[in-house]
Amino acid sequence: MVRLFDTLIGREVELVTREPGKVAMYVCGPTVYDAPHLGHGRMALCWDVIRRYLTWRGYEVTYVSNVTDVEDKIIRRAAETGSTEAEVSQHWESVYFDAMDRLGIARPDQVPHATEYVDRMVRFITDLVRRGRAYVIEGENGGVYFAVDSIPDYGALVHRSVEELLESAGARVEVDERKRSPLDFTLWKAGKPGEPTWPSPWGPGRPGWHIECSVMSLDLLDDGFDLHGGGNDLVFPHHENERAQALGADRRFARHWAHSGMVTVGGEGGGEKMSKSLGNFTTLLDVLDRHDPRALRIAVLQSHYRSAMMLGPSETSAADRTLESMDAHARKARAAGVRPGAGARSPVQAEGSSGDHARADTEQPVIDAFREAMDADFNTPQAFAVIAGAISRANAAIDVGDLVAAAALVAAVEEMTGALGLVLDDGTGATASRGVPIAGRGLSISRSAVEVTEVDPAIEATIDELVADRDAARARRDFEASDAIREQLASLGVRIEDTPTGTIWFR
RNA sequence: GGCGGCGUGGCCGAGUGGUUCAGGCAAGGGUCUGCAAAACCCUCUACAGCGGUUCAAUUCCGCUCGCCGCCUCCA
Repeated sequence: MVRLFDTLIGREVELVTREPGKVAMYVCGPTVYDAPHLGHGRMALCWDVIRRYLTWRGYEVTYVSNVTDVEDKIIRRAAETGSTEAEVSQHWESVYFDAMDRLGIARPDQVPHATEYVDRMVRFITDLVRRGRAYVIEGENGGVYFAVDSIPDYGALVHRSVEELLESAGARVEVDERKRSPLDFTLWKAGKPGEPTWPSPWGPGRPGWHIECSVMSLDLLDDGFDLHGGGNDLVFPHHENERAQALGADRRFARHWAHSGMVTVGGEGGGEKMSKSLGNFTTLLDVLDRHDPRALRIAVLQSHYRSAMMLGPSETSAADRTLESMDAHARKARAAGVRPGAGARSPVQAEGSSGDHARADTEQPVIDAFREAMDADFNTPQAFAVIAGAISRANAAIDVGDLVAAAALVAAVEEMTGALGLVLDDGTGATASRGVPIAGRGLSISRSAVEVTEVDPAIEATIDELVADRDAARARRDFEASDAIREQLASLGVRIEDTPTGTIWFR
């Protein structure tokens, strides 16, 4: 039984889906006008992990995540750069997905774009007007507004009453006096010169921000879809308004709401939220150039998805080292001949119980602990601790030669890391940024994610030769020669680990 | 100003009314190794402060202090 913290209810609840065994989820995606930053990366990773875990857990998951490609900032950007809005949004969308691919984020099943849905938004707004849930303001900066008072529980998602919301309304933004309530928000904006517009019953204009998500999520996932997610800075007003619009159309909206925490930056005593407006962001691509993308996934897994997390150089480099030791485990397992899920290729296995038996004894409790942690509101830090413990025990088992126990643990580790979208590199060519198919579904991700490093056979052969030479030198105890070869290898970017079962080299 | 959240050992970060311990990173010691690397073992015994409830609180309640988020576009 999966439990998650439901923002609307305000506590952890059991995930109860519309159809047993299926999860239809919608996660608000980016507005594409600029380079994605670490915050976008963190949120995408959080939701990727949730999606993958639910899939691993046996759910058939439909994952929809939108791209907002009509918006003030895109328009401004286009004007600044002398390009079209479409050019701006297409460019930054491709940058965004490139970064997502490198992070090993599985592509959503559907990526609806606001511009593809304008007709349907117009119809939706027309319907809201007809139902008396929206009204038109004529004149300059006019448009169609949603009447917040027309639905019963506006504010439920932020857990505030309309009265409370009114108290602080206008505290930071000027309120248009023509609105019936200061809380009313735009569904349709009348077009201004030089802006992209679409025809509508209220004249040429463009949709407000919130309406796209209501329309697209209901269109693709239908009434009462299971889970609506996003960053917790979207709770109000964006998600509150999405909900209001759907309820205003007398549609059943999301059954569950969940929100991921922000990335913070800065010094002692807690940082501030990373955001474009504060100018304190680190571009995702910069970080990806400096770190193995898997390290970022590890850093994200080591904090809970709902918590704010600091993600600066010290956090990422700590994650680098964690990753390094996890990869070292994979190399060690390979060198010992332990193959995940295949038992151990060792005489130990022949004399005692079968590999399957060992797995039943050893692996299952680990998997159970992992599932228990993840079922409790996707407690990835705890799940990660289970993985770390299994790795330790597997390494120890290899050290003492208990390859049967090791095999079961190695298999468990692969199972768990796979469920979270993490692939360990055992030095055989799984590359740093290799994409991971979703557990249990074999869903392929975009081609560019599978950056298999091209290997030059000639260089590989040279390295193998050098390693063999070094082993020979060591065998005749000519350590001067062997150390010289090691340095030669180091200059090629190749590192060496001597194990009882032979020398491993890796980059 | 309103609403909400958080404060755990050198750092990051789970968790719990009472027993032995989260975990990661870092540090120190040890084992193994020609060395290196890796690994394993051990050590570093924390829960902001002040009250209260309780046989017992880091865990529940209250207050104080500090930090953060939302109330505007934001992942």
